[in-house]
Parts: sequence; C-alpha cells; structure tokens
Amino acid sequence: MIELIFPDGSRRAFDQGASGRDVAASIAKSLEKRALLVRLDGQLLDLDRPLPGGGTFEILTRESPHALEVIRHDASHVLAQAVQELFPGTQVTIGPAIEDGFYYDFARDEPFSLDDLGAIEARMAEIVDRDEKIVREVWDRNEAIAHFKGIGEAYKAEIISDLPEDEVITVYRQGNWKDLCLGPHLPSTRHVGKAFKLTKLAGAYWRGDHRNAQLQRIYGTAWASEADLEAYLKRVEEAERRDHRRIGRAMDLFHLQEEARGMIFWHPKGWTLYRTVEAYMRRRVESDGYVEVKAPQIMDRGLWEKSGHWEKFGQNMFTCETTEGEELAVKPMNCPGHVQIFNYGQKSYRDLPLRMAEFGACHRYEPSGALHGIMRLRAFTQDDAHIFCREDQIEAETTKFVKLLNSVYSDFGLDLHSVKLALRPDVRAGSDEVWDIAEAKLDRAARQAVNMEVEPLPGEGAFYGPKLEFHLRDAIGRTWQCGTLQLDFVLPERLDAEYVAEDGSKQRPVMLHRAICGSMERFLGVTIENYAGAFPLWLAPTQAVVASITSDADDYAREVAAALKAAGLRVELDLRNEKINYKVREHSLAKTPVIAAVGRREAETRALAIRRLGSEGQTVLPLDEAVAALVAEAVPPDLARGALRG
RNA sequence: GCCGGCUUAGCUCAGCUGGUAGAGCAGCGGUUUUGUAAACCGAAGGUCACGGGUUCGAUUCCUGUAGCCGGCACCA
Repeated sequence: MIELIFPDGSRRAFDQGASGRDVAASIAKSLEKRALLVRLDGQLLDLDRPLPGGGTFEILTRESPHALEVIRHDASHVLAQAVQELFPGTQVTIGPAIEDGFYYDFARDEPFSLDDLGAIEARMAEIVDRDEKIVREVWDRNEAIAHFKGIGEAYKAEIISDLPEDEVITVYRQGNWKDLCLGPHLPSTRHVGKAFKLTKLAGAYWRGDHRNAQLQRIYGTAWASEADLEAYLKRVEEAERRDHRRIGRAMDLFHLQEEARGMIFWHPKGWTLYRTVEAYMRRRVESDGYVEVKAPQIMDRGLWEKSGHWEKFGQNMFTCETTEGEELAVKPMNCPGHVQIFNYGQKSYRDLPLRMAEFGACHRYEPSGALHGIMRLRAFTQDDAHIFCREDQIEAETTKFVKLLNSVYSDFGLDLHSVKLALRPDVRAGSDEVWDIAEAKLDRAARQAVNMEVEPLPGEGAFYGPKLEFHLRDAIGRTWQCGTLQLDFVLPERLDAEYVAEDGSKQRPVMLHRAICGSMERFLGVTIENYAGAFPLWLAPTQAVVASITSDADDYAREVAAALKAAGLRVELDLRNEKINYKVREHSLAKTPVIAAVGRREAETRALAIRRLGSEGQTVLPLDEAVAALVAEAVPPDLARGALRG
C-alpha cells in the first residue's frame, strides 16, 4: 500500500501500482476527465504512470501553472511530429518549454520559410484532433541508440550516448511518432489544445556552442486557453508599441546611422533626458559617499596587458597605433584607470572603503549580431564605480550598494525582480582558494542584503571574480539586467594596488566593481519602454507646452512661458497659427506631460488652464499657483525626499 | 560572427505575374484667429539601400555587399 497526502491535508491509502488516474477516478469521474498530470512530492508524473510511492500528492488540471509547462512541452513534441510528417528527412534534436511557450530545434539542409509555419500549424492542429495517446516506454540504452541511429536521428543517438550509464532511457510515443524524452507528458495530444501559435524562425547552435552545427529553431507560444493566448498576443503588441527605438524616433530623442554602428546620435530632447538621469545618479552616489573621477579615454596597450584585459578581450577593443609607434587602446572599461588613481600617492586603511565613481564612456567592438537599438551598443557609458576596501568590509559595502540600487530603481518605477550570482568561469584568473572565498562572501552578502533568493549561475562569472546580477522588472512585466556588483581579488594584485594598514604593513585592497544602471544608454532604453515615453514630470524632456488659442493671447502666453522657465521648468511655447485641438493632439502624441492652453479668458484673469497627459479635463489655476504646483511636482524624487527630511 | 527575414519620399506604408513609382501624415507657400486629440487650398518632394548580371527594357528576376529586424553565439 502507498499513502498519499492530499492538498487539504487528508490522507488515503492506495494499492501498490495505482496510477494518478486511478486516484483521480476514485475521487470523482469528473476529476478523472479533467486530470492531466499528478505531482508527487513536488515531482510531476504522467497520469497513467504507476505511482512509485507515497507522499504529498496533487492532481493537476489544465488550470495549474505546472500543467501549463507540460502543455508547452507537449506542444513542442506536436510541432516536431508535424514537421517530420511534412518534411521527411528532418532530424529532431531538443524542444523544451520556455517562458510563454516552447521551441524545437531541427536539423534540415533546406531552411524553413515563414510560409511553412502556417502549414506546420495546420498539421499540429490535425495531430491535436487525432488525439493520439502519449505513452511512456522504458528502453534499453543500446537498443535506443541503435534505434535512433537506424532511423537517421544522429542527434538523438548522441544525446543518449552522452547520458550517464545508469540513466533510465524513456521514449514517449504519440501515434507512430516517438521521441526520446524525460517527460512527463499529457495523456494524449488532444490536451495540448489549440491555444498555440508558431511565432518565429531562428538559427541556434547544437548544444549552444557556436563551433557546432547550426540548427533551425521554430518558436511557438502556447496557453491553457484561447483567452490566455489572446492576452499574450496583446502583451506582445503592447511591447512593440513601447519599443524604445520607435518611441525614440517619435519623440525625436536620438537616432542611429550606419556610419557609427552601435553608437547614438542624441538629439536635444534625448540628451536632456540623459542629462537629467545622469544628474540624478550623480546626486545619489555623491550622497552615498562616493567620489567622482575621470580617467583617460585612451591608454597604452601595456596597461591593458597588465590588467589581463588584452589577453581576454584584445580582439574586442578599439585600438590604434601612433606614428611614433605607440600602441593604444580605447578603454573598454574603467577599472584600470581607477586603480591608477588609487595608486597615485599613498592610501591608508583610513581611506577605505574608497568609493570611486565615474560616468565612464566605454567602447567595445561588439559582434555585429549583438547590437540592439540603444540596449546593446559599441559606445556606451557606465555609471561605474569601484569600491576599494578590506575583505571584512565587503558585506557591509554590498548591503549599502543594494540599498542604493533598490532606491534608484523604485524612483524610476522599476522593481528589483531577482538576484543572480554568476560563479567562476572555465577561463579565469586567480587561484581556486581565492574563488572559494570570493563566491562565499558575495553569496552571503547578497542574501543578507536582499530579501529574496539568490540564484546561482555556474560558469557565468567574470574572469576576475564572481558577479551579482540584479534583474529588474518594468511596467509590463519584462525583466532586464542592469545592476551588477562584482568582487575582484585579481585586478588589485595585477595592478599593484596597496594601502598602508594600521600596523604599517602594505596590504592589498579588494575591489568591488558595481553599477546600478549598467549602461546609461541601456537604462534609458528601459526607462523609455517602462514609461512608454510618458515620463513623470521630473524626467520629461519637455515638461510643459504653453499653447496659444488665438494670437490675442500671444503676449500673455510669452509671459507664462517665461515664468515657467524662470521657475526652472523645461518649457516650449507654441504660438503657431493652428487650432487648439490641433495643438493639443500634437503635444499629447509627443507625450508632453503638461499642456497649458491660453486664450483671451486666461489672459484677462491671469490664470492657467492646465491639461495633464492622459486626462481629458483641465484645471484652471491662478498663474503663480500653477507655477508653484508644477515646480513642486518637477522636483526629482531624491531631492523631494531630502526636502521632506530638511 | 552564424541562421532567417527586411530595405520604396522626413515618417508610416501601397505598388499582381518585368514597361523608369503612389497614398496619408510631416515639411514648404497661402487662406483661416481658432476653447482642449487632425481647418482648407496649393506646389514640391524618390539614383525604389548600394554594386554586378540576365533582358530591348529591372523597384520587380539572379547574384554580391551593407545596414536594420528576429533568434543563436558573445557580453570584461
């Protein structure tokens, strides 16, 4: 007998060998009909698989989030079956469920075309309608290898060969189509449903390695219901509407052009936004005990060799040779420069922790395929800082940093979504003992600093040390990695950074590399998309437009604009010979937060009729009151907090 | 860098199977003085990304290159 503990806490015993279906049927016929899978001690199992033992037990129906993952996984199998039916000779590889959907990687000499997707979708629907039973089979390892080799599935055979000897080889069969798979799966293809859609074609390397063959990946999205699918497609549309490239063009913020790939031409409005964010960041780090510096843009190759960057990233640096034979490199990062400043003169333990910040303009020769709007560039500016400190100060500095980072994000309407710890990569500097210490320190510090789990990322650290990644979430739920904190025992060693300790001995400081925005450009891209261009008043490049209704009011309009400008607001004056409807529409589309229309009435009463972006009515206020209200609202959030405290 | 797609006026986009291009908006010139999301009229604007080929003739077909887009790889 096995004992199952149900979600309501009740316990019941079942015969050895009972399946999830048996259990569901014993509760209610209707439940058996709706059941797709079961969860035993947290592990998902096929409905018809005999339960291997007792434990906490749950029957999953279509509505369960865990079931959705399996629906997506099964959709990928249905996709693979459809492709193999339509395009014989195509090899299958792997096809997992992913966020919002699934993909499957195929090996086929001829490329799929976008036109094929419709036919494949239709065939998928047909397979769903066939309602093929999905059956789990345990195979002998060698037989499985021979079978997949025999039918020309070299990739599948390779996967099995690479599995550990004692691994149970399971093959799932749906109709006469079979796939090597760990499972679990739905009882039959009908349960995949029709709320799926193939979305895009892409190339992908076998096993994620660019030295391997390139496969063809077909992406799809799949949901428990049509309504969920619709909602998802709406969300995608919304994201497209918010695309920073589109908004950047519409609001005349910046442009990119071929002659400077991966670099931004900031237009006046975009640069105003940039400077506003930069000024804000400058205040935040200054008040958090940082000093700001500026190091040279171009430095001798020798320094980069010494730091170790030349060896690892020399291929990705912009370099030049002078007529006098010097070899120079444009800085791809700021740390070596900061160490030079640290090294100048003598530093005492009393100087630590020394927090050295720079809005550092960096250039990196990124692979052409990596470039993406203003999110991934070849010329970008880091809100960089290096904290030189003792080992025993690492945790306190990490906590301090995380507090600052959280506060900055919330000022931009963003939430910290997750924290990840990237651990030692294969190619790295420093001994394993040093890495052990570094990883442990950062892990502990991060756990203390944030009230959330810290997800380890094996092999993803920087070559000189482990890396904390701070992922944030924007207004429509997308996540971005911006903030980072990296622990570095290596660079101080390589560049001979030292301080004089209390006992007079020379000691090595530890360096913390850290950034909140990451790249200013990327953070601005995220901010643009987060607000969809409708910035809060303190960020808006143009905060208010004074629009005249008739030319009679021109003088008063000028006076109002001058008053707002004198009060420190960014104002535009629109005296064009256009209808007020036209002006309101135009400035609304330009996302100007405040439109002050002035006509004869306002001029006579010395008032201001203010229309706020996104609302239809107007508020009429005496001019000086209106100015005062707008000025108060336009104070950046950090200064507003300061004013409250003061 | 790799795989696939795209590139027509400042912007958004039409242009079937080859006969040197069209709209809306913006811009420009007028008329209109207007009350909260598009007043009216007019003229103008294009080496159809760039190079080569096929053809009597190429925006259209083939090919090469570049950029961009979607992924992959990369991301100090």
